[in-house]
Amino acid sequence: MKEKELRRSLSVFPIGTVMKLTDLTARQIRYYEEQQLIQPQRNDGNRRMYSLNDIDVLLEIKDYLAEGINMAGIKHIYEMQEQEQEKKQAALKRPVTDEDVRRIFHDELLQQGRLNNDEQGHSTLFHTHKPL
DNA sequence: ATTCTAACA
DNA sequence: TGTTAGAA
Repeated sequence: MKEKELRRSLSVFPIGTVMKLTDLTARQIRYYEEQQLIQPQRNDGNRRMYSLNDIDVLLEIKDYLAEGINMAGIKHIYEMQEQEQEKKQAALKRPVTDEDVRRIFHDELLQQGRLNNDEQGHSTLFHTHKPL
């Protein structure tokens, strides 16, 4: 089932189409590329060509933004997803130790909270209101 | 007609 | 982020 992923990776849409599909401005789309969140291909005329995967990411970014997550936070999310895939491939060769399980669980709980803080070190604490 | 880069009353 | 100028 690799053929499908291959097609989703084909860069076939010009930015105008992506704008309509995502309801994002060209400025925003290019900016997110600058932030390394997508890496559209370029055609012969130096025009950006986007894949379905690129569009999916753009749509996700829009959702994250709507949820109040800033660029720094969104970058972290994708950085983490990359790291998680590296883990899954490492886990394929090396049996999972219980220390691994601890770390994975820990990161997962963190992932839900860290997102509302920016890099400048806010203290936007979100408390799990436990009644005393 | 579309998209690109660079820049900012 | 918006917008705009000048080029491709």
